[in-house]
Amino acid sequence: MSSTAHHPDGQPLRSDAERNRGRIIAAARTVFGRDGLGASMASVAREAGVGIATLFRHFPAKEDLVAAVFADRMDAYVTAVGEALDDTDPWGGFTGFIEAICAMQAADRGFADVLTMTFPAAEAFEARRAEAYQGFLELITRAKRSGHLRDDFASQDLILLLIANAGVVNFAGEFAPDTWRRFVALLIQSFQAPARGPLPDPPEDDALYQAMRRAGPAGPSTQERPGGD
Amino acid sequence: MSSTAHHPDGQPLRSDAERNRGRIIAAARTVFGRDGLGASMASVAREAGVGIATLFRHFPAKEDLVAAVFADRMDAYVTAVGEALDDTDPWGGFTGFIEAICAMQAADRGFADVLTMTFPAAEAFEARRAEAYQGFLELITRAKRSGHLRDDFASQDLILLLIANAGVVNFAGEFAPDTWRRFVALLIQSFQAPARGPLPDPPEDDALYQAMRRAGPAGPSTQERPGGD
DNA sequence: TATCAATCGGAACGCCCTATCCGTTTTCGG
DNA sequence: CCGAAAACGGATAGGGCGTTCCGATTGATA
Repeated sequence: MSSTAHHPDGQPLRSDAERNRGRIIAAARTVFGRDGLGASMASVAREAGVGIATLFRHFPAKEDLVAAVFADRMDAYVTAVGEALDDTDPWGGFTGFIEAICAMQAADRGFADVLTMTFPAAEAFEARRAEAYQGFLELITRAKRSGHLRDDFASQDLILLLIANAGVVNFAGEFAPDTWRRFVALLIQSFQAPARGPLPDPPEDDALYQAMRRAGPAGPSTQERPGGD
Repeated sequence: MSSTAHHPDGQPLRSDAERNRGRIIAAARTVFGRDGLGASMASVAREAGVGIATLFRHFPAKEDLVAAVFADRMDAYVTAVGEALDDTDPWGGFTGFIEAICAMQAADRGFADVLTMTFPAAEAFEARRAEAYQGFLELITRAKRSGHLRDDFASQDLILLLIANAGVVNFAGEFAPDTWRRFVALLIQSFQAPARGPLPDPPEDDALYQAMRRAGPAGPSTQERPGGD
């Protein structure tokens, strides 16, 4: 990848502009990965060694930077579901996929946040999310047919798991980085067939989508306390 | 309750001061319950119909207001564990307690946040938290002895559940308020004996305590987006 | 009713955030 | 190598936050 970026009218960037663009994305990868999407644009500019105006010239809004930075993570997301579908063991593919994306959340706090939001303006970005989701639906079907996944498992349960794991990762990631493994293992065991009991109905897809919309960038990932000390 | 407040030197408050104190606590209950601890002090003052300075005279720091507002919720927390211990069915007591406190999280976003933080300055407050935790340890022991709770369940798993459920409640509470019920039901089923598989070790208590310290007030509960729109 | 301390409330402080303005510097084609 | 276009970056705007200051007001007392 790393295809050189261009202006909207097709002209290539000047050499210094292209260099800075790369630095900014690399810096944002580091900062968002460590601090979550709550990290400030100024901290990204500092890490990149560029002025704040340069950052905003390349990415007019924070959302644009986020979409650019996590494009390759979304690719990895799609790849992960593809590999899970290639697995000859439906249950192993299903659980392996869940563990893989939760590991991605643990490895990158920014991506953990990204997975629980939508960025309607970034269409290619959202298209990949939808693609992965379609693949996951197929994973569900196969895992149910194999008899290993409980029949009342709903696709919405993946969103719940991602939300919950984002919370666990943001909470414990710094002091007990592996906590998510135990948490995810527990949930996966509850997904296993046969069901140990009935479940309340899952939420409507629309409701979850609205909830994902509500949180634009700059929300999550428990920030530093403002007043504290 | 509602014992009239007094000055540090024992004098009673002037009538208007006492009236305002009550209004502030009632307003904070409303605002924190609806918006989480991320709600601003100014919004509490507005809801109470008092000036911002009046709020800070009664509660010198946000943490003090939080401790005052949620004192009765902490009492309810302790009461809930006591009632669970009175249950003749160890597993029913255990699961009932978990459902009860998760319901409290869903009913009050502020309390959902409170359960995942510590306020070392508010000693009586933290003493109640410790009291409830001790009771929960006894609930665990009994539920394991009855053979209904998996042997490798750890007390730390309660913290993980509270963190995860706080995330679910904050995420879906507005658009799909009952989502937490399904999520909690799933986790409870994974707690049930016999274990369906091994689990990674739980985090150290110290690590979780540090994580709870890290988040002072004014962190959580996905705020309104600053730049957005 | 007069007095004075207790209490009130809005303006202001200091810090952080996203985003923009504009004078300065750098790149690159002729 | 020079000049115009492109890109740079620090200062600034505009808003939100927790918290503090201080002149105006109000409740209790005599």
